[in-house]
Amino acid sequence: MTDLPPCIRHIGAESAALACGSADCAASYRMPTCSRRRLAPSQHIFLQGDPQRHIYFVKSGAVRLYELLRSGRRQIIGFKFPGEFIALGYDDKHRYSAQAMKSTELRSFASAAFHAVVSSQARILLKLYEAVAQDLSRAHELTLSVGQRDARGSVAAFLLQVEARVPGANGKSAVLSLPARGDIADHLGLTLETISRILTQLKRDGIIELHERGGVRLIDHAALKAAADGVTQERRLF
Amino acid sequence: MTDLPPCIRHIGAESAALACGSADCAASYRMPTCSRRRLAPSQHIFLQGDPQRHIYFVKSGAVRLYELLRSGRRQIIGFKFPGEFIALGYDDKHRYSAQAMKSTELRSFASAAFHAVVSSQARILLKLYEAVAQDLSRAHELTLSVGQRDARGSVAAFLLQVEARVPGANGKSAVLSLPARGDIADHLGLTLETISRILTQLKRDGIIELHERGGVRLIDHAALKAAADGVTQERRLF
DNA sequence: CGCGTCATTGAGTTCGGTCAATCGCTGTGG
DNA sequence: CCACAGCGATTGACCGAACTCAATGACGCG
Repeated sequence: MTDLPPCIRHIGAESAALACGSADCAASYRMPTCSRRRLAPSQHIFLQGDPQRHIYFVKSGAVRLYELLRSGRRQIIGFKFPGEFIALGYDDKHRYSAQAMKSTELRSFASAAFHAVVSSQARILLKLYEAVAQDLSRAHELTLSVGQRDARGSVAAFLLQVEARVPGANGKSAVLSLPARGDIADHLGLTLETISRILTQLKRDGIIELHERGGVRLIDHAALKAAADGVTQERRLF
Repeated sequence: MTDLPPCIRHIGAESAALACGSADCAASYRMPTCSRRRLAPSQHIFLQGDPQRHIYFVKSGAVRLYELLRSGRRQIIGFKFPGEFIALGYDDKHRYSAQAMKSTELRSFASAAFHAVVSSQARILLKLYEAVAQDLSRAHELTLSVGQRDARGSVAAFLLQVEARVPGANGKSAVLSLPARGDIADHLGLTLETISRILTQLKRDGIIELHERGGVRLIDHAALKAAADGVTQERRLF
């Protein structure tokens, strides 16, 4: 609990990933004690209820954050990709679990020290604030999907969100890689079977292409947006 | 855009409500330009898509925040009560609408000036950060309701949350005042009729009491928690 | 009084869940 | 090299929880 956080000043920028490994970063604050951690697929980073002692930064791979009900149902509250932080909250216990979805590499910081340094640095706080505000905005969007859209609309909105989140793809129609059906299902409050049905239905309608290994290509963006907005756009009849 | 925010240093404390009217507050920073605003029931504070120019603080009354889909469906993403802030985000446009649920009194600050002052004040930023983190935590809880619980569970969780949020009620079993059925429905992703049915069902089961004017008293907390957790607790049969 | 709003209750429908069988791919070991 | 096990995805048949539509009741207000 006495070690000091590093290289924090690039927080929020996409370059944070790079910055956290660099040397000048180490110089900005005392002792750069971010430790590395490598995770195998489906290995847990922490479990819901664990004391919150660290803050994590994803270097590579992908992480799912989820909450469990006593009934056994699982809600995936979000996916985390390279360049993003995990566990920025201020609680003493984690309220959700974090698990690697594939081979994943992290940096971790002692959260007490992290907060100690950060809480006196307005510029950094501002970045953290923005990061949390963005998480909040995504949470609202998810609520909209889960509460107000039908299954087709939820999936459409999800596909568009995945596309928007891919850093490189400003140009259109790259092949995106989706989480497993079960993960999408638990994210959107649906079932694995429903996701599968919707996806093949979207493919039949010529709206998306389905590739192997969870690959998709979005073809008809307008149709997806229409579905996400709940507009049951009439389809060509001939 | 040039006026300066006031009395910000008590942000996040329950005492913020009081503080914002007080004189010493005005002295802490330059010119206390928070302006007062009175709203009639169902009057809008702002609409989704409006440019974000102000930050609001609820003095009295209640506010619903909601997003609309083009299909006409409405998601109430949260309710705001006295002592809470609205529109802390950093976007240039509001992504949801805010509407008074009853006669409501607000303070408003020019957000540019607010941020200008705030962004150099680590202590204040920390409070804002915590406030947003709490909103995020509530959003997760809502997602859980809307995605993973059945109707009865959603309503049970909602009732418990309302109770937990009432400031005075550390002692048990006060009469809470609920939003209208339609508001609860649009919050939980259900319909007005379903809310009504569940509520009378909970009353029949002796778990709650229903009073006039949206009043409820929670009787059997254990049963509510069980329902929220998705545990279909067996009921006494004799 | 009559109107509007909100809540309750009922009857019928539907979307998505559940259960279950099958397919296809990958990796492993004989 | 092939057989087989394991896992994820797909597809089908059936079911049920919540929605929709509709009628009625309770209240407050002009």
